[in-house]
Amino acid sequence: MTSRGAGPIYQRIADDLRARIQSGELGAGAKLPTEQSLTTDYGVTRATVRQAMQVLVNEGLVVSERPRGHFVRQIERLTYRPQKEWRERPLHRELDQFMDEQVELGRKPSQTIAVELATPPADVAARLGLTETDTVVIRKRVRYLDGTPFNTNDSYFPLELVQGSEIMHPADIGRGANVVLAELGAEQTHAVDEIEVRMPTPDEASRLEIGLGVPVALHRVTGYTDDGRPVRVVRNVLPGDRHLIAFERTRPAKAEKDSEQ
Amino acid sequence: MTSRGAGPIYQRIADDLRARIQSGELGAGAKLPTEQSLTTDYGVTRATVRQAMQVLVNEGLVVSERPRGHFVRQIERLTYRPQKEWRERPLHRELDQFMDEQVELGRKPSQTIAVELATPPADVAARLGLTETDTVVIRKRVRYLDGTPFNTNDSYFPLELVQGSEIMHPADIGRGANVVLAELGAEQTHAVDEIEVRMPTPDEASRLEIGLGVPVALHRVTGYTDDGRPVRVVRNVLPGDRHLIAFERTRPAKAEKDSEQ
DNA sequence: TCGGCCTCATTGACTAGACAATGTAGACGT
DNA sequence: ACGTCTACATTGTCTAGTCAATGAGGCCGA
Repeated sequence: MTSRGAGPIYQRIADDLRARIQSGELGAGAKLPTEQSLTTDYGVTRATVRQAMQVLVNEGLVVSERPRGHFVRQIERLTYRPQKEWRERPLHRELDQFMDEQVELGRKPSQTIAVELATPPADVAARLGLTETDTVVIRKRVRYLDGTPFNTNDSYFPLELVQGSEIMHPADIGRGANVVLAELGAEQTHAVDEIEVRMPTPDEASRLEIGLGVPVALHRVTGYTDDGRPVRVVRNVLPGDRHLIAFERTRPAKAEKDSEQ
Repeated sequence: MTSRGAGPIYQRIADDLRARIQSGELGAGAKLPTEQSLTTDYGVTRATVRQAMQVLVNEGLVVSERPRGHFVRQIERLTYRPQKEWRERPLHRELDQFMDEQVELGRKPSQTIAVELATPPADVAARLGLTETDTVVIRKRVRYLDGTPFNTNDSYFPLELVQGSEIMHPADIGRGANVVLAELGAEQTHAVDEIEVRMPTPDEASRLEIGLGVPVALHRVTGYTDDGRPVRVVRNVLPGDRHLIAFERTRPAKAEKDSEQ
């Protein structure tokens, strides 16, 4: 039972359970032994068993559904394709391209939109070439799929650029914000994507209803006009257990040499 | 001191400390109060204080350096550019393109390379069009920067494709593996990138010397030949606290419409 | 001066409890 | 048959300790 090996007891308990999960003995959604039964199995107190559970929870392998017990987390990732912003336009109007894809799979998408004026966070200010005392327009969206939050999508625009435009209206922009930007003389033709991986802040965790042990990707897009002026920053927060980020590349013609990467 | 608000005591302690970190009062690398002093500050037992610390550690905000104390984690991310595989070739031979960039910044890169024959994990098998009983050649690399592991880079090739080639030799391939593939009649001209975000497995954590509370990005690249045959899968594991993944896009000429994303 | 040893502050691991919070299922009443 | 209420199993929070492990800094001897 207690597979031997060095280290603290709680680690061995966690290792045993992890092995049973990975072997498939405990499949996705399966109920783990109760803390009580593990205390007798291993002859330790409940505090020690709880420490083992904590390890698995923090690894994202297990979720606690109080007071029903601990369960093997079931992960279902949907594919998120940043590139598609500039690809096909399936025109289910209303919803944007990301949701579009999901509709075709029979999902029920929805979203909330809020617009506010505020000072930008440091990362956004730096990318828009503003200071932290300037004012930006923030369009905050939370996208849901079948009722559960799927990701958040906050767009930051310099105030003087979008003042009075449709962008400041807290409703979906059928044409897409980029079209509005173009009409304002700030067409976005170039974008820099950055992805940071970290644990969610408490704010993010509650906005996205993220459980313990689930990291997020912060996908930050800075959009530029033809002449290199930054006109928007988008911060997408993607919970790791619900997303697979995908993009494609084709080799530019006549590349001479190539790395191993 | 004990900022009021509902919820368990350990959460309030964690919230207080988090606020002090975010406000800059406790900057990167700063030492947190000892558990002992917190017990007296809040009038609770050490177990409760430890629970609060655990929260911050799992959020990746704090690291424990036993027995010196708890410290605010300092994060330094280096930029990782998947696209560069097919971009400039600065030709510092020996090292690949990723390392190349770091050399220019005065860092000391190194790597270990191991080659083995084994059956592929499920995700790799699926992408190479193999079964889990087929044999693949795995080139496992760990890349270091200034002595600390930076990321892992495991390439999987179908055995019959690279049998006897330079790829099976556990040394750096100066020309780049892609060139060797081309010589074998399997030039990689198209690639699909996938990024998964999750907590590290214990294996990954030890290989990369990752602390608690640090998630990873699994960056999986499937390379295809011109006629759509998969010839390699690369699994890059990137610790979240050391990487910023970046790529750029330029709008294809004459896109009519555009989404908000 | 320099290496080795010892002390000590601090975190890690664990025991042995108590009481609170909360879904679920079964008993019960209408 | 159907809603309501209650008991219960299970996890969450917390107390009050003990002993172990470990890096750092100071002490001491050669």
